[in-house]
Amino acid sequence: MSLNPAPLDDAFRALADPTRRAVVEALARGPATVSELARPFDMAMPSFLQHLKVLEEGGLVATSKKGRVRTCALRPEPLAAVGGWLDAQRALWTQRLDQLDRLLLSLKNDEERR
Amino acid sequence: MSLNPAPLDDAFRALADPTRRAVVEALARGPATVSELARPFDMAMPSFLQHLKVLEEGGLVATSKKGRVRTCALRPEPLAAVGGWLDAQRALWTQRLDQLDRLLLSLKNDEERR
DNA sequence: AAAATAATTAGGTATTGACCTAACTATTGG
DNA sequence: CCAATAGTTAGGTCAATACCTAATTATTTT
Repeated sequence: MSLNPAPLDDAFRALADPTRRAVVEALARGPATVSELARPFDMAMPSFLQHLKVLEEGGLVATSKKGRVRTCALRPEPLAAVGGWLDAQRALWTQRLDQLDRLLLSLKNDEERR
Repeated sequence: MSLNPAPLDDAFRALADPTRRAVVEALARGPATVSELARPFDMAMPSFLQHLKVLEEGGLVATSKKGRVRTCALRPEPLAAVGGWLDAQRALWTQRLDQLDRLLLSLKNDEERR
């Protein structure tokens, strides 16, 4: 009943880190090179590259290298998948609340009727 | 410029695990006790409790104990926060694409004009 | 060709995460 | 009261994560 694809794991995991979310925020504004992306962070380059790798594995970032420069771009699909999952849960939740509302309303009507 | 609240960390982290997402999916349909929630998983109770704890720390689940039974309920706020963050990134992304579209269009017009 | 730049690889440490078993503490039903 | 039930605590293992430094490769710039 519940779609539980491993891709969601990787996407959520990638987004669970503030550095990686900041990278996504940067790339949402447009492509950037590794060095540009890394600049704001007080972190050694290899550490940053590891974060990038997690983002790539999660499918959130695609990269390509030209000369000695690697350029990164955001891939929106995993964000959409995550959003879809969230929406599904919120739909269930609100649906249930609506049912509760209806129940309470009918109880109230019964009350008034006597 | 980028809101980077720690709460998002905890929420994303909580959702990065399939067991925990399944718990959220279950609770979206309505409250349940710890044992009920744990039943589907092939996992020792203490392990499951640890997952629950992560969900509580992420603010996704609230629990209360009556007698020997602990009942769990979903808290939708963190889901909303996560959804909001996602929407913000997707908005930036599509906005940028739109700008690109306009740019390409104007280039095309220039072309036609000569 | 030498020096600077961009990224990568190798390898190490310390913390956290995901599981387990075993033993324990309520609470509740018979 | 006693046994079953629901959950908890303590403590241990093993793998993964998040960082680091140092050394290396490949490409540009001067």
